[in-house]
Amino acid sequence: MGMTPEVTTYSIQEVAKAAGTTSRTLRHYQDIGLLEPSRTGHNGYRYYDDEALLRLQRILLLRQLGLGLPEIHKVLEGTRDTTAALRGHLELLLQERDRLEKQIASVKTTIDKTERGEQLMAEEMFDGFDHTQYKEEVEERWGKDAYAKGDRWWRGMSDAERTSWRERSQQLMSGWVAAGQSGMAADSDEAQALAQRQFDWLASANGGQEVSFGYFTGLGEMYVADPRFSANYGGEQGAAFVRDAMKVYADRHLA
Amino acid sequence: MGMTPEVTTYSIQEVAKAAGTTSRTLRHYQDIGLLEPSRTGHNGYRYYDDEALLRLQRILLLRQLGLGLPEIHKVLEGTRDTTAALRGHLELLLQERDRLEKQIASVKTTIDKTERGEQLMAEEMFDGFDHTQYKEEVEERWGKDAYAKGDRWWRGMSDAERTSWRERSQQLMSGWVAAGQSGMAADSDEAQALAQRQFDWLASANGGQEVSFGYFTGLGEMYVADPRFSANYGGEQGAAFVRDAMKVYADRHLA
DNA sequence: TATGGAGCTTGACGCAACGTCAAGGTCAAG
DNA sequence: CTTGACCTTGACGTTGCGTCAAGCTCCATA
Repeated sequence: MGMTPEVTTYSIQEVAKAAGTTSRTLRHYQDIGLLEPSRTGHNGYRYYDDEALLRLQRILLLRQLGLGLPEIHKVLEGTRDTTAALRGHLELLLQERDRLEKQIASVKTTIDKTERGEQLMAEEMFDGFDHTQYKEEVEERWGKDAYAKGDRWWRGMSDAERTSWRERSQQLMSGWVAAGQSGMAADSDEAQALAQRQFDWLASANGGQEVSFGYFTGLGEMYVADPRFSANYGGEQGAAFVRDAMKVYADRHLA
Repeated sequence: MGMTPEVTTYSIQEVAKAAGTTSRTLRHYQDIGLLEPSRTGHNGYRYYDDEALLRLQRILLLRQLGLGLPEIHKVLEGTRDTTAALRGHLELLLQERDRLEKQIASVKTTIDKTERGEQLMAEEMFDGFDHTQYKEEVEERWGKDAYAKGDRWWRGMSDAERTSWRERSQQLMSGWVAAGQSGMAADSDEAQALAQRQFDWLASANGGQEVSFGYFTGLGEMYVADPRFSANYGGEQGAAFVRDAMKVYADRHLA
């Protein structure tokens, strides 16, 4: 029985098993200066004592609460208050939860939409753009039930009707692109003929709902302002041409 | 005016701005083969057309729903169904949400505990039970001054010491619960390692006072008999497992 | 005592999705 | 010809380890 306090030490694997982690983690913690072995053998082996075990316990506890290793380091060094760190961390967690909730909701509605026939309207109406994605935008601009009506109208169509409607849209768009690139004037007969078709097209799309001056000109502005649309109308310049032609039409027929 | 379809193209910055992302991202997408520029100038400049813009839109839409780039790649290539991918992804999101909720709850209770915990051994020593409440019981079982000693030991500790000691207790208990539920044998190495830690823990709790065979095995029995304790060790079955493991340990080391 | 198998060591790459320099060409305008 | 804005290709940093890879050490058995 010696008088020297025999401190029991553990190999790296023993410590890992006891604490429910891996030796790699322990080495990592040493690398970043978070947890040093209490002793290192002549052969380079790491040995840990109870004190180190205690420190490891705290590290793992804080880590499973989600704290980052640098933050844990500060807490253990006493440079940062435990509860303060936890409180700050809690904020992040709550934020993250909100983000997740929103994302989950988005994914659900997206699945919903693509499951039902709306995917047709979605991917086809603007040749790749989901107009239902802009629901709020539409509602805000043209009234709360405009969207609902449009939606109902679309779903009420037969497959054949939808197909033909889609074809009309695409012809219209390519017509606009061609006209825009030809350099014709916005108030030319050809451009106005296109504007007339655009009007008819929108009228049918709105399920008989009135296409007002504001709606028509506003839509024109949106084509220009929003790259999601302008891309389909021949870029910014093309969209500007469409807008101008629509404005002329509106002034003549809807004012 | 030629008949060749003049396709408008955009520089990398224009595309980035239009789509609300960065040029670095576009280059990254090219690197991983997700989105190629429609044309590359003799100087190496990247140019994108409307089709590329469309593809980018879809990429960004799916990305903001949280899908990984490889998954998005498959969807765009048609090798993976959109809704299937989204549905699988939704599962992950829901799982992640659960994890977050639990973590948030843990952090909250931890903050709570460390806040009010500094004062008494009271509610913490046995994770919610006031050991001073069992004064007579302790005195009767392990001697009249055992309680007094334990009490002095506890009050003599610094706040930091008490905190770490409390954390050790909790780790031990959760370790026992996990072990009990895993179905391992009471005399297995892992169970005995826990028993060893339990012994060390009690030794430190007793302030250097000897932990006898009787004390150790008696305590094990108490864990089973008293629901106030068994609740913390994974119910009656869990507590029985703890008792058995402690008995084996006592036979081997304390007999 | 030789050997085999565990256990230990130090690198170093990989992951997810880019952000962020760094060093240097290109292009239109003054 | 010189700015200055925009473009290019590297290449490292981020977070917390997992996962080889190559080689040394230790203990127990033949």
